[in-house]
Amino acid sequence: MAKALRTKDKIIVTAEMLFAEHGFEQTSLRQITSEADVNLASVNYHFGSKKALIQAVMARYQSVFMPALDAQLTELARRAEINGATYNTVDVLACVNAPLLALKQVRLDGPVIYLRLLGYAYSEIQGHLRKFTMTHYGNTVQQFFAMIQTANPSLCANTLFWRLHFSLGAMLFAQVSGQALREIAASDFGEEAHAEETLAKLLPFVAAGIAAPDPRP
Amino acid sequence: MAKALRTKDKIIVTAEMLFAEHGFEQTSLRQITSEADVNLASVNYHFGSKKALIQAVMARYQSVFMPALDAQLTELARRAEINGATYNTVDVLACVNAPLLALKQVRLDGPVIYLRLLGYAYSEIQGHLRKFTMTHYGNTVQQFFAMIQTANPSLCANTLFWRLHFSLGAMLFAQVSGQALREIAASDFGEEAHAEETLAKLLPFVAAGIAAPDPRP
DNA sequence: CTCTATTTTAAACGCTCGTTTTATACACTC
DNA sequence: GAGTGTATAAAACGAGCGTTTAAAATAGAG
Repeated sequence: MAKALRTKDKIIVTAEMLFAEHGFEQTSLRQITSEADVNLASVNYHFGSKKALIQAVMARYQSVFMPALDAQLTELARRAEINGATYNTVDVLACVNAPLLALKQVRLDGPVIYLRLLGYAYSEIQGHLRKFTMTHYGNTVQQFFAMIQTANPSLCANTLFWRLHFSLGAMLFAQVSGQALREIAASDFGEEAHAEETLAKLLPFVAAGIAAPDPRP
Repeated sequence: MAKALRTKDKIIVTAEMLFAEHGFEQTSLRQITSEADVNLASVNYHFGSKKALIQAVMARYQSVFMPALDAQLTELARRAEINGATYNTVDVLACVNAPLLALKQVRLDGPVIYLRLLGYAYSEIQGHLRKFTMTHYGNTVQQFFAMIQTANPSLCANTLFWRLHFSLGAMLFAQVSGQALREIAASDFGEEAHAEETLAKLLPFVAAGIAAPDPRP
């Protein structure tokens, strides 16, 4: 029983690293099992299939991130209600920071891993992740959406919908292509940067884009 | 000789359609050749390899788009120089509109196809497309970059670099996931939309994001 | 018509993939 | 310590992939 958990853990830890690095479809079970030093068949034994392994990997991060995000959003809304103040776009967007950092509990480089996984999940298995997220954490996502709406009362819901997905795209692209871009930036501008700094650069961009005046009021 | 071109054309026309729909790696040569009603081996005969076919497909669009973009940028710079006026971020970004529409020469739905191909090219074969684009059309890309810089003199080059790639990510994501998102938007807001309208929604978002004040001057 | 070069075809090759099977080793209860 | 359920191991399966081969068909030139 003790040895069993060891193997299952070795698989999941290795898998999420390789998935984050090369994507889900580009990572074979043979890569994972040889890197983790376990038998090929053990993936199917412990998880049932590759698809189930992918879901297990994603679920491990979502189950930490989403409740933490929910708490941040609720806290922000509560504070605003108490002192009658209002919150802006940046306030709402900043709610993702702490939940991201909380992923260090899962793994030291959890935040980076999770964002890269998200990027690949969206670009490869398209609808699946969205469906999974919405059925399990739909309330949190809707609260996030509603609070962005509250922070930008002049924008129509349709515009906001698209701008949030543009933002998501910007973030996912920055994560998936992040390492390559960071190397180019380093050679062009002489500035070494880490994934966290890239994320910090994203916030002003996204906040301004979302809060831009609606072209058709 | 006449029949030969017919086959080669059938392959490329079918390939770019399937590539745009499912991505490069997800589309097999057997899908392409059976859909195009040609023999499997004819791809390797006419193009040499699948990789070469992908490059041929991309080159067909780039060779129309990039020179057209170059012309637009040069024209904008010329007008600004003549009457001493200046141009802003939107002016520069709007330079991609006409070149996109010019892709209808290649194919009726050329603009949509090209943007989707771009999305997959960037997310799948990562560095390859960038290298190819830079070696063949590096001047045009640099001119675009420089003019965005001119339109936003207060931003440092590093910030601009990242914001342009954030913008690219937003656009690519909107294209690759565009159909699914459009269906969701239609069911949530009752608004049917086409790919062109999605692109129109992108411009204000991206322009505001790029032109946002630099957080560290 | 004949010869030659180009194009098309059918078949197979070699490889990788996820999955399944079958047998062996292990841990724990009685 | 025998017996039982769980875990690991090696091997093979069947399918799909890009590519290659070698023969058949087709076209154009002399």
